[in-house]
This record gives sequence, C-alpha cells and structure tokens, in this order.
Amino acid sequence: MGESSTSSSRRRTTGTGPRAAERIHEATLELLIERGYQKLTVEAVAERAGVNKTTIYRWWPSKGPLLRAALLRSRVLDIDIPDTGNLRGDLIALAGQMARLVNGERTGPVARAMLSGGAQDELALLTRDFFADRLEQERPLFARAVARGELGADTDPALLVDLIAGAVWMRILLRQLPAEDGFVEAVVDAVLPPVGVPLASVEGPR
Amino acid sequence: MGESSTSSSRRRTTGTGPRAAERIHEATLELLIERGYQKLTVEAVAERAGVNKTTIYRWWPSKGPLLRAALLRSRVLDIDIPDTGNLRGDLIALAGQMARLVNGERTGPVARAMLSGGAQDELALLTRDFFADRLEQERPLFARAVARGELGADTDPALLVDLIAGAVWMRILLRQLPAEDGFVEAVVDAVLPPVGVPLASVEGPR
Amino acid sequence: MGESSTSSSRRRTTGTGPRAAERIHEATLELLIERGYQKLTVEAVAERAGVNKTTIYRWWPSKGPLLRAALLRSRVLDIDIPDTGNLRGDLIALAGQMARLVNGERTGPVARAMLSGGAQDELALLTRDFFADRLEQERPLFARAVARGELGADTDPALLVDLIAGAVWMRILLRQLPAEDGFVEAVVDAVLPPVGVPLASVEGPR
Amino acid sequence: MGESSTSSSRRRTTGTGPRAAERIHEATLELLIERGYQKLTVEAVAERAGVNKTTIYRWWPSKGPLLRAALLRSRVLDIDIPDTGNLRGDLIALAGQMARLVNGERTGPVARAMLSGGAQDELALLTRDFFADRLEQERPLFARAVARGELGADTDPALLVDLIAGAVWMRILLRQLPAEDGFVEAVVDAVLPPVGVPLASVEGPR
DNA sequence: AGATAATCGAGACGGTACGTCCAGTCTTCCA
DNA sequence: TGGAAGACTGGACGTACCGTCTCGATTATCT
Repeated sequence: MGESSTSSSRRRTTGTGPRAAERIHEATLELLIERGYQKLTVEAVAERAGVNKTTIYRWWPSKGPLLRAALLRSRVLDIDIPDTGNLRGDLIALAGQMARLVNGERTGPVARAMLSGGAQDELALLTRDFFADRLEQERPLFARAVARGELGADTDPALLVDLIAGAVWMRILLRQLPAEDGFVEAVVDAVLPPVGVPLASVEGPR
Repeated sequence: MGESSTSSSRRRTTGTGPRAAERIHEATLELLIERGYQKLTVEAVAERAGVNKTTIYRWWPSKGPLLRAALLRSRVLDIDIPDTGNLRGDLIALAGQMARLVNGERTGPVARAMLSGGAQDELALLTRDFFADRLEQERPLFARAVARGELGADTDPALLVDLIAGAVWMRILLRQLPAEDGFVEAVVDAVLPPVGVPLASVEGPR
Repeated sequence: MGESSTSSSRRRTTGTGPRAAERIHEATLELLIERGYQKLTVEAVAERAGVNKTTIYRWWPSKGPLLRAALLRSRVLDIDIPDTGNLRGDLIALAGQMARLVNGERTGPVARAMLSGGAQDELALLTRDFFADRLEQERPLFARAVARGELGADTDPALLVDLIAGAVWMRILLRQLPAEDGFVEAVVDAVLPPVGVPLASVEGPR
Repeated sequence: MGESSTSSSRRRTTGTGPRAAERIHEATLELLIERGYQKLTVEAVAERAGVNKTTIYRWWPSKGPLLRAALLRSRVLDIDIPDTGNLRGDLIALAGQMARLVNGERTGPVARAMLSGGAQDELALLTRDFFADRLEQERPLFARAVARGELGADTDPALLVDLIAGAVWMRILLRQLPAEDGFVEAVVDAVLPPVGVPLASVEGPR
C-alpha cells in the first residue's frame, strides 16, 4: 500500500535483496532438491540463477542464510491448520501434513536439510523458528479442543506436538521406514486415547 | 573365535583395518566433538592421528563410513536397557538416557551428526542401524511389560519408542529447547496414560 | 580566466573534475605512499575520499590517469633548477634532488610508481612527460654552462642527464643500495671531469 | 654424480619443483611477454601449462617468485662478458647487450617486469640479485682494464656500470625514446673520455 | 633367517568450492 | 539534467579439502 502511494516505479528492491532474488531462490531450492543440503553449493546456485557468485555473497553470508531466505520466500514450509471439528481429526490431519512434508518429493529434501544443518549449522535458526512458528499457528487448534472439552486446560500443546511430529520425523527420516497406512492415526491415538474408551489392549493395571 | 584358533596373536590386523585404527578412531571422535560433522575432515583426522591421509582412504571410502566405524568401536552409542520392575520406570529410564545422549558434551555431537548426515548421507546406514539395534535391544523390556500385563500383547513397541525418542530429539535438537525437569516423565506419561483414566479427565500435573 | 568571465560561480566543476577532486587526489597520494602503486586501488581511493567509486571512474578512466592527475596537482614532482654559478655545482644539486626524490618518504613511492607503471602501463605517459619536462627545464642550466665555456656547444644535455639520473635511479631503486656520502659527487664527476684537472685517481692513461 | 650412482631411475624431482615445472616456466614467460607483468596471472599460467592452479601454489607463493624461478631457469637474463681487448670495446659491447635486453621482443617485457615489480614487489629480490650478479660477472672485465692500465686501480666498477646501465634503461624504458645509432657509444664515451682529452674539448661526434 | 605379502608414508596431483577483492559497467535516484 | 550512489558482472585471488596415484620403505608372517 504505502509503498506505491507516491509513484508506481518506486524502489522495490532496496534493502530487500538482489534484483535476481527470485531466480536465486528458485535455483537454490531446485538444487537443494536435486543434490541435498550438503552438496548444495553457492557456486552452483549462482550459475543456475545466471548470476555472479559475488552477487549472492553480497546479500547472504553463506549457504545457510541463503537457503533460509529461499525457504521463507517459498511456501514449502507453510502449514495449513485444519479444523475438522474434533481434536483427533485435527491432529490426524496435522500429522498427515507432516508425513507428507517429510516424504514429499519437493519437501522431503527440505526436511532433510533441516536435519542436516538444523542441529548446529547456519540453518539452526531456521529450524528452530520453523518449529516455533508452527507451534504458534497450532495453538488455536488446541484452544478449540479445550473449549470443546476434549482437552484439559492445562495440557501442554507443545508436548503433544513434539510427540506427534517427533514420531513422524523419527520414523521416516531417521529410521528410514515407510509410513504405512494407519501410521499417523496410530501416532495420534497413542497420545490421544479416545475419550472414555480405554485402549482395548490396556486392560491390566499400569 | 575362529580367528584365534591357531595362535593367540595371529593376524589381528589383516583385513580388519589399519594398524593405527585406534588412534584414527579417537581422532575422528575428538574432531567430531570439536567441530561437528560438517567440519569434520579426513585430512584433519589423518593429521591428528599421525597417519597419512592415504592410509585412511585405503580403509574407508569417505568420512561417513569412517565415522561409522569410529562410533561402532567406541561405546558412545551403547544403551543400557533398564529393568526397574515396571514399564513406566523402564521408559522413563530409557527416555532419560536418550535425553542424556542428545545433550551430553561428548554424545551430543554424535547425535547431531546422525541428524546431519543421517537423513541422506553416508551416515544414513549408521543412523538406521542405530535405531534398529536399539529397538531390538529394547524388545525384551516390552516383552516383560506384556508379561506383567502392563501392555497389550498387540502393542507395537516401535510406535512407543518412536513417540518417546522422537519427542526427545525433536525438543532438544530441532526445537533447541532445554529439557526441563519433568520433561521425560511428561513424555512417558503422555504415551502411557494412567490406567483406566481417560485422557480428557487427566487434569492433574502431568 | 575565460572560465570565470561571466559569473564567478559559473560551472567551476564542469569538465574540470568531480566536486571532491581535492579529497580524491589526497587520498590517491596517501594510498600510493602507504601501499605502493600495485596495491593502490580505485576502490580504496574512493572509500578514503568518501566518494563513490563511480565518481572516480567518471572522471578518470583508470588508476594510471588518476594518479597522474593527483601527481600533477601536487607538487611532489616539481624540480628546482639550481644556479650555483658553475656546471658542476648545478649538476650536483640536480643529482642531489634526484636522490632525494627517489629516497624520500613521500616521494620515493612516487618514483617507484613511475617504475612500476611507467614502463608499460597507463602511467607511461606520466613518466615520459615527467622526464621530458625535467629536461626542458634543465636546458637553461646547460645553456649557461655553454655560455660560460664549461661545455661544448654541441654537447647533448639529454645524455648527461640520462647518465646522472640513470645512475641515481639504478643505484637506489633497482640495485636497492643506499646512496652513500659522495655518491652524487662521484656520479657528476664521472660524467664531467673537472676541466684541466684530472681526477686525482685517474692517473694512468685512459 | 652421486645422484645416479645407485640406480638410473633415482628420483629426479624431489625438492626441485612440480613435475611440469618446465611447462609452467615456459607458460609464465610466454604470458609475461604477451601481457606484461601486471596482467600476468597465476590462473592463466596454470591453464596454459595444462596444470591445476593448486599445483602452482604448492610450489610458489605468488606471481613474483614464480616469475623469478621462470626467469632464472630460462637464459634470458644471462649476459655474455665481452673481451675485446680494450675497455671501450668491452663497455660498448656491454651497453649494446643492455640495450638489446631492454629492447628485445622477448627480453624487453622481462626488463619491464623488473621495473614493474622490482622496486617494491615480490620481484625486488630478483632485480637486486640480477644487477648484483651482473656486476660480479663484470668485475673481471674491469680487472683486465686495470691490468692494461686503462683504468685506475681505485676506480669503482659499480659506478661505471650504474652510469652506463642507468643511462640505457632510463633512455629506453623511462624516457621511452629509441636508442639511435651511436647511443651506446656516446654513453660509453661520456663516462670514459678519450685519453688525455678534457671533456670540454671533445667536440667530435659523440 | 630370508622370502613374501600386506601395509604404510611421502609426495604429488587434478579438481571443486570456498569466500574475497577489485575492475569496470549499468541503472537509478536526487538535487 | 548531470552527478552521485548502488547494484551488478566478471576475473582472479589464495586456500582448504577432496579423492587418487606412484613409489619406495616397513612390518609381519611363512617356510
């Protein structure tokens, strides 16, 4: 709005990034998908984007921040907060999204990159923020569940999310096992037993 | 066994690895701890081990397998299967071990390395096998719980383990949050709700 | 003159140089002295002069002409034609000036720059003109000597100057030897033996 | 001798330089001649020599030492000490060699390079040593002249050489004037006046 | 105690990418 | 509307490691 108030040709790029920012971001993601985070090189990004290497270094100090910017500008990390009317449905939808993120042809490499660089590298910030943002976006979902009486008011959403997301990432990326049918449901049900219906298998005293 | 059938000192090294294997493994782990997986270089390992670079390449094709060998020879990835007499205690002990593995000064870098290289790199095998081995070792624990009646016979131990381990790794390594007191208990209790008490009514401190 | 005929403030700068010409010249000479010709960069000059690089490139095509302009505006290359009353005294004074030019803290780098760029670079013009100008200024000195009968009318001043200057530059800049006491006198006397007074050391038939 | 005493295939290269030293030296000189010292790049040398850039950097720290090595291995800087039977003839021959060195199609760029880098750069050592070596080689020439009685025993050969060489370099490289016929003779005669004839009366063609 | 493998070290190499500096050009804003 | 600033392409820098190769020198077992 205010940006275009004075003149249609007002500066768009200043402070924002290089003129070829979009091509650079695209090239970055393409190469991430093709080669993985470790083999992603600034040099290759520059070449594919048809841009000089120095242009990239002028705007991003290294591979990590570059990828971070590319991911933020893209929508691959966006999530879609479900609202199915009940907690179980919402969580299953969420878990399904995660499984798809982690498995997807285009998104899987991104998830892997978060593992690769996320624990110590320059990507650590991205990873932390990604999960933190997700959690913030998911809070209303849990608030609705509390309002519906499906969840105690003192339940910690972070814990539930960590359990579900952790299981999905663990299974698919670290264990490298396929997520069979019913996996996400099983995960959700494990942390969220149907109200009033004890797990059929949990008969004995625990 | 068969190897030493003829003589106690007979060909310890042939086909097994370089003479300086031990120094190489030590150097590898030291450098992993100091620099992290990405900045771990074969060249530095060779130098610190006082060995020629070619010697390392003669025995391991690259960084991943080298680190794999070093980790397998070390005991840092070993787990200690608890037997506290009840499932909850066992799982809390297990989760505590995981948290320590992931947080420890010497073991944290190893865990991070598994994330770094584990999802696609040459370390993927190590990661997969590590978690698979763990699960195998943990099976008796679950068998005891089933025998005690704490768990249904059809419960999938893998799911429980993925939930617990996933939450721990997610929280500490990806979210990069500290594991506060009570975290592991909360994780275990979340997947293992008090008997006969529907989740929705569990308002008490978890 | 003609420039200010209409108005005192009329286009002082047009065609003359950038507004910050003085700062740029100063910065150029400072950096030449600090770093030498080869490491003198337009970029550094711009930064030190507090001016954008393009401003410099608008006015001078490259490093050489820039330095040339800076030197011409400064007085470091000026010479002072001596008039001691006799040729030997004049030449010794001249040679002394050269030695000081070549050795001086502020002027030495300039002399070195003329060597560095003078033989082929963009500074070649400067170098050629510098020595040509010098020679023109020195001609009266030789004319006086001829008038005094100290020199044959057909003596080539250029040759004498080349011999003297060449020896000084050679000794100090190329051989990189100090100019000891008596050096300039020896140089002058070698090309100009005192009339009728054989060099004390030149006894034998030459 | 001792090197080949044991076996014909004994190591030839150790400590001497890269295997492709000769090709590298050739490429260096070629490029020096084609482009001049300033535009001589290690990268281009590597490419022309069919060698990787790192190979060059493994052996020489930078352009200067590389060129120095190339020049020393080549014979372009060699001089040929004349022995014509009299001092004047010897000096004229020497001065002629200098003029040819400085003017030659292949040697001129080398001389220019000595000016370019010789006064302060990494080539300074080369320049200094080149002229020092020359002088040492020329000493016998002057000794012969002294023995012949053409020169006083206390004459400083360095001074004569500086005068002659200085004049040649000055005239051709700095003044950028051609060396007309008779130039070297004039130079020599200027520092070596005809016996018994005071300078002022030397009217003849010089 | 030698013969014979296996193993190692030293030295060098081509190659990729790094991150940086600087040259010189182009585009865009501002006074 | 011309001067200045900012962004850009492009070339080279010098470095770190990669993974490979050759060749002689060591070890360690075998007979």
